[in-house]
Amino acid sequence: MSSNLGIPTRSENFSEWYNELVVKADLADHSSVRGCMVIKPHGYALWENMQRALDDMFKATGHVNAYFPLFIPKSYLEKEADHVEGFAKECAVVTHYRLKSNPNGSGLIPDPDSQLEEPLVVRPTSETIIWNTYSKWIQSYRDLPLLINQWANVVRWEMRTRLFLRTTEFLWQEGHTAHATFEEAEEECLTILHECYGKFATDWLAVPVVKGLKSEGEKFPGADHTYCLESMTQDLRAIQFGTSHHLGQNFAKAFDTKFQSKEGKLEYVYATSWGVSTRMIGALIMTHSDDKGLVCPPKVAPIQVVIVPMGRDEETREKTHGVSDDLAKQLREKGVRVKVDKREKESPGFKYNYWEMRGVPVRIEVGPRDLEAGALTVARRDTGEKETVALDNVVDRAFSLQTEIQDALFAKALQFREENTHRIDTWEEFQSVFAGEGGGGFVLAHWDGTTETEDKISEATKATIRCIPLEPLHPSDAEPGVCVFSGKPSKQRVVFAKAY
RNA sequence: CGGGAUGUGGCUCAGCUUGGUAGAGCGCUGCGUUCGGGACGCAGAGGUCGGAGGUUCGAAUCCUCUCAUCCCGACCA
Repeated sequence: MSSNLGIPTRSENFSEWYNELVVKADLADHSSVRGCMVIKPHGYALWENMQRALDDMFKATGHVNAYFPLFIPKSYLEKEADHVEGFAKECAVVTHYRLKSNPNGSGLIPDPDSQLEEPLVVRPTSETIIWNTYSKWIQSYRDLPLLINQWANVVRWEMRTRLFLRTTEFLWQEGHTAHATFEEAEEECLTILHECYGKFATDWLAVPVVKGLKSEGEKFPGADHTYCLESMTQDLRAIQFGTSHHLGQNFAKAFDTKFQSKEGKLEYVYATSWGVSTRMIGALIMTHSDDKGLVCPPKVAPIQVVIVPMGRDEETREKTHGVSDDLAKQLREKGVRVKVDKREKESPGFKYNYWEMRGVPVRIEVGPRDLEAGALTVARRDTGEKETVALDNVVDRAFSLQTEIQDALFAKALQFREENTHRIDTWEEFQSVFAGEGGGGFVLAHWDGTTETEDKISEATKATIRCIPLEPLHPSDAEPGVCVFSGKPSKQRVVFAKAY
């Protein structure tokens, strides 16, 4: 009826569409704390499903979980030069440990007598506190490798925030591993990239990703090199899905973490760190969702099937509710997450829109006419298609649809990315792709490998190198050519895009 | 940190120019009618108008200060 029940369309205003979707799909809300969000039960359930799948993958590849302090002494952060530079500008700092009533007015002030000798930084990432700890744990090659992951919250005082994409506090996991050799650490980085993050993105979130190496300019502060996964949003920008850093011996040297090798020599250990955050939820939304709200891949959907029973009188309701409960029970036995919406005040139409906004993949309608006919209406969220299914087959159909929808979402997203990936060889064309407010998609172009060129390109077009693909998207991408900007030789095409 | 704007029931906002009993829609509660794509009627509850000070017989409205939030830049996975 009234337009404020819906959300703006993607083509009207993608940015507003996203903002309103997050709130109206009941995923998260702005809190009264600047830049911080409240993750609501529906959004948190989604995060929990993502966590569970990832955590299983980490365990399967030999990692264990642990927990390190939220507070990091300022001096720790100062130990790795590049790392300080990367994070210093966005740190929340604890300077006092006590409040007292304000002698000059009302309220509370930090008690000047409680000033900390050394300020504590709220972790923006945990490399420093963890390496401070590891240096005590690691003595021998027998202590290696050390494969630890932590689920935690971190704080980065960003100037501008957006729900899930960039918030002051966010949830993530950070893996921190220690190895005897460069090669072992390299293998770890790639295991995480391919076996965990890559599989999670494609198999669970149905988000196609390009896996690659970051350029020098874009790598993690303090890393030797950084691998990443990049996906494409529906407004044709790149969004980073996750990262896996080879830290070389930088942190071992900063925290003096040495081990005695088999040969009896003292050597610095090699490190990796890797992480994904609640930002993935933003990537998920921007990949699949539509003008009716959230579209959620079944594997991580908080609710996979919603059953809407109808009927205005007690007698009818008794029948439709009975059938609904029975279907729900059978589906739960098959491991499906089901909700029966028995609310009496809301009309069926309201409920359809309500659950579509919240991204439930499959809806089963149970009305008196259906029951008379012995067949129910089953609707899928991704395409909006409805089918009539004999009562006896409804459970199986709702179940098989989960896989069908999961696969269809990936196929659709992959096709979208391919349609919006361009191979470009002239500077004029390059500029025109990224001209204007829009995203422009992915551009595969040759680059001479210098930071200087990278900077000039980004200055001119706002597009940056998202990654140097590990595997070419097309075999010809790996052939040498000349830089689109400088005309100097290039080994392979790299991915340019405007980024979130 | 620059530039711009906004603070009024849970939410979105009107009222301010020209000072005079605080309003609307949505939501909420109750009752009744409804229920196959965002139903309707009736009756209710709910606000120290961001805060402090000032002008005035009288301030949501005018003035000063202050706090907070949002947008655009700068910054940033």
